[in-house]
Amino acid sequence: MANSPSGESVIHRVVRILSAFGEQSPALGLRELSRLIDLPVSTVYRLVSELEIEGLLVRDASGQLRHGHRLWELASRGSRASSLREAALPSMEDLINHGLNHVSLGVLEGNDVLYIERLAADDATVNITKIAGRLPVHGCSAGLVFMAYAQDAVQEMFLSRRLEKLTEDTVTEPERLRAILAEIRGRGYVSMQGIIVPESSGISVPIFTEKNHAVATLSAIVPRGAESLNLIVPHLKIASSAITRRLGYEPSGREIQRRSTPATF
Amino acid sequence: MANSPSGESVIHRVVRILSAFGEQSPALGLRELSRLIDLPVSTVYRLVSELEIEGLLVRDASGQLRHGHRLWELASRGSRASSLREAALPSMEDLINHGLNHVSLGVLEGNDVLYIERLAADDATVNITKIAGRLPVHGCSAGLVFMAYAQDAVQEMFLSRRLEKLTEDTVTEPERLRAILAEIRGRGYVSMQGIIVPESSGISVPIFTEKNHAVATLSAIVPRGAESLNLIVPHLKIASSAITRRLGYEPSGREIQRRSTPATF
DNA sequence: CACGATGTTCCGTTCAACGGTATATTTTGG
DNA sequence: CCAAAATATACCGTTGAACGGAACATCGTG
Repeated sequence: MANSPSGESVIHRVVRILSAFGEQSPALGLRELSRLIDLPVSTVYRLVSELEIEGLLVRDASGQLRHGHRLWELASRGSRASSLREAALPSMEDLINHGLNHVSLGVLEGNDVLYIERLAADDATVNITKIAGRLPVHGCSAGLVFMAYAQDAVQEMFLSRRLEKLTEDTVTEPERLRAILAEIRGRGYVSMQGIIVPESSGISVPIFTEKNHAVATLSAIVPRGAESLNLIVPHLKIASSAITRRLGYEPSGREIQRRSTPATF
Repeated sequence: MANSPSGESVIHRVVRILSAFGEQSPALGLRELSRLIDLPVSTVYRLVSELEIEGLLVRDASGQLRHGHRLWELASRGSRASSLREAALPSMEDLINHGLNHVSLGVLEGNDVLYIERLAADDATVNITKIAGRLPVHGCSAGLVFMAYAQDAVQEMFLSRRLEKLTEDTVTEPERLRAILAEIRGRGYVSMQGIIVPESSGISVPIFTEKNHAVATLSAIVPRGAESLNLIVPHLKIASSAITRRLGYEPSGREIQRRSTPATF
């Protein structure tokens, strides 16, 4: 009973506190929060008070705790996610305006794909990706693209993990995956049917900066069976090049060179 | 020389570290960072190492520190800013597609308006607002709307502060401001010419949830002299109502009521 | 108005956090 | 090629920020 008998750092505790707020619980009382993250009330009280001073947490009208706008601001200012999003949004809108129902933008984060942006025409096919949501690399078309362009060691690391089946059609056998990855590098896109939810298919292309280094992926989600690849794939590839250019790099079939004035990304 | 002789908390230091990354410096070396925030290298080293473990900071290929995607994720999950943005984006796109060159979405954060989203047609009039950027309340049309709908005490607090002139036309006299605010409440919008930069005018309307409580503002930026208010203002008001509805509240001329199934926002 | 639930304050204890110094590693430029 | 400057990492004795149990305050509810 002293300065953290658990040996836990303040930083870790703060992350736990901030992580407690999410879609299911955007607002929490002190006690509720303390129960959720299993820390003494007085400890949570002290940390929360400090976070309030910093503006990372605020209290709403009813006294419930919420994330403060300051947290969003802090994260948005320096983040690659935001610059990526801004660079990609116009092209993504164009795709929606030209017939695609669902497009999303993902980055690689650990063993998951983190979705940075998602646009949908109102009619909406089934699509479980959410902004700031995650899917395991082997379980989504975007993830397979990241695997395909990853360094060999990283790729092997992904393949050696225990891979969970999200549906009947999720590919989990390392050998079959290896074949798929080789094909992705050859063709420059992937189309997977029903690997997340049975009703939908995902088509993804990489977004490059340096040659063959995928910083992000652009994906279209279409109803299963309605994949007109000869139309969609070129659209996605062109959009991907446009995004590369907006990020301050020069896209090209063979070479990707830095421009004289590269963006901060 | 012990546990923070300065009496500074770890939390505050962490915020200082994370704040150091921004548009000007998206990537920093350890020493560079330590100099920037004026803390001993060894201290920064320790804190940064811990932030790396949490994924809030990462090192890029050259060993420079950057914000990790995890930070963005953490902030986006629970944040009102993100839900607001998602609710507003479709309406904002509609405005752009129907002729407006610049629209932005702002929230009140302390004494500033924090811009959550900004869309621009490619031709672009002069507009200094940036996503995750700030402007003082008295110095932008959005801020004046927030002041107008703030509680009396808060309004007086704003008015009693020393107000800086951003241009010749920035209104800083409390009396003139009071008159403007009353007018905003009466008409439901404001149009200010050249108060930020001389060449542009801002037109803003509130976005309500509870009655007369502005959670955000929707603004159009147009070249000075090109304010066709009789066209733009109705467009903005309709868009604002649409956003209110998407947030799960019922907009109305007189009454604003909660729906049976309000959104998490 | 007693009762459960939650939020706030108090205070003695102690280890996580601190930062100066020493050592590795990389970069520079002569 | 090799000093020298700059940066990153590791070490370690010191100590006050952080800790959490307990007491107190406040609120809603039957």
